[in-house]
Amino acid sequence: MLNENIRANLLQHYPVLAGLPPATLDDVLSNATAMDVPEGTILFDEGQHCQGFPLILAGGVRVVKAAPNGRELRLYRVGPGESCILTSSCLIGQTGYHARGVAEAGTTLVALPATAFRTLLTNHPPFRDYVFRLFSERMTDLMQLVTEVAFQKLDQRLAALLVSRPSPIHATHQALADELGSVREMVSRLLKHFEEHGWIHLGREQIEVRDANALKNLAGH
Amino acid sequence: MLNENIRANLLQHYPVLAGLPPATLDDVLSNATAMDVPEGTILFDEGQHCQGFPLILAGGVRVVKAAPNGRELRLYRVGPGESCILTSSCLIGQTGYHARGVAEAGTTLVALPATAFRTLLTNHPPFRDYVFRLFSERMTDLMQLVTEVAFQKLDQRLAALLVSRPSPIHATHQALADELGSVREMVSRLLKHFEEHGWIHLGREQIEVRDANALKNLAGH
DNA sequence: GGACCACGGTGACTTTAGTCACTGACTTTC
DNA sequence: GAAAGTCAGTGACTAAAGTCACCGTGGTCC
Repeated sequence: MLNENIRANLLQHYPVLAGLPPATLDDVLSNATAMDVPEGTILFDEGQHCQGFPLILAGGVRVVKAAPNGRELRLYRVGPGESCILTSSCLIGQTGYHARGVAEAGTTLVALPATAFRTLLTNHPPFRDYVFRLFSERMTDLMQLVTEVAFQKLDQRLAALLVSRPSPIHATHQALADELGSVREMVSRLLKHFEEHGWIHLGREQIEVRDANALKNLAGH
Repeated sequence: MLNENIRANLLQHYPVLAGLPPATLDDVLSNATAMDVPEGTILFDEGQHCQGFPLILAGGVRVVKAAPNGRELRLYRVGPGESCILTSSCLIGQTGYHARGVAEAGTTLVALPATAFRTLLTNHPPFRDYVFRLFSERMTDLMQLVTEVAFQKLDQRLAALLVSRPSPIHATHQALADELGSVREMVSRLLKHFEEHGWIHLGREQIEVRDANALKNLAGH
């Protein structure tokens, strides 16, 4: 059961739930549990069976593929109010996970049991629409990602990553490499080039974007 | 309106439609049109608006991303009895296409109007389940594709492509390159290596797989 | 049968990415 | 404040992929 604060927070982030008949909502939330998870927690991993459906209130989840040699690539990110379509996919397809989910800093989420999720999906059309709309958006994102990885150079992808975030970016070079599926040395080198052009300013675990247009231009819009 | 042959064929490939109440089925199919499309026909393309939902009776559709420099990468393929989830995604999300669909040789399909698709989706749960199950499978495939493109070498991906098809493969090297998002010369060279190892035998527009295990082994399972 | 064309083979080269090894700077911990 | 650990910088090298240019072969079309 959830306390009043969390419940209100949940309905604010997921207005689609507010449209449920009160009895149904109570029923659905009666078995849901809220939790704060520390940064880096692996919420699910490749091959695992699907436990429940996460509703994110704060923070976020990075969904990531890990290569056997230790390299990593971020597939997408799930923020508050969004749904983890990988989990949807597991619950719908009755398969295990095919990627890893890692909690970002300050993540709070409510775990909805699988049965509650399925009930909502079959009985509550707006919820269904909501899930499938996000599903289709992610699909588009993924196709975009494939083509970026296949056809764009690393400097373009790195530039795109930099401009996609609010300016003083706090991250290690290794973390950026893991977003891109590359290695630290490459990221360090490219960042140095960017700095030589005056496009960014580098500090310890910090990158300040000075010329977003130049970066966007490199990224190819 | 469809003739009896085609109608029977359709229900055989898409048993989920057979479960519809006869009146609904008639209604849905009354506006559907069957057509044979020649190989290479572009059924839809990036940015286009979504016309209808294709039900494939024979042949297939390659869904492809084209890079500005002319290179190409196959995202996935839709065969008879399957649903083009990109189209589903467009119809659900009300967006344009984000990839290109190209007909393979000998393709016959029935185009379902968008409205009929939406009606089925909202009113016929088994159809919904069917669409969303395929949706979730494709999602998995796409995630797999991303990691292959990001982490596997071209020879591994080519080997995987070769073993994924019935043995005497009829295709130009350019066509194989377009599946992988690479270029003809690379494919030619790698195929030559494979032949030198005795894994395949090369002929004009033909590749005969001689040692599938060796290829699978290279591909890394 | 000559012109044309798609297909593929190939050598030489460039670019891009990744690997290895080592260094120094800064932080945290005891 | 010394030791250990994380983070970043860098040179030298290798590997992978792509580019360019050109050639030969076999088929098709008048």
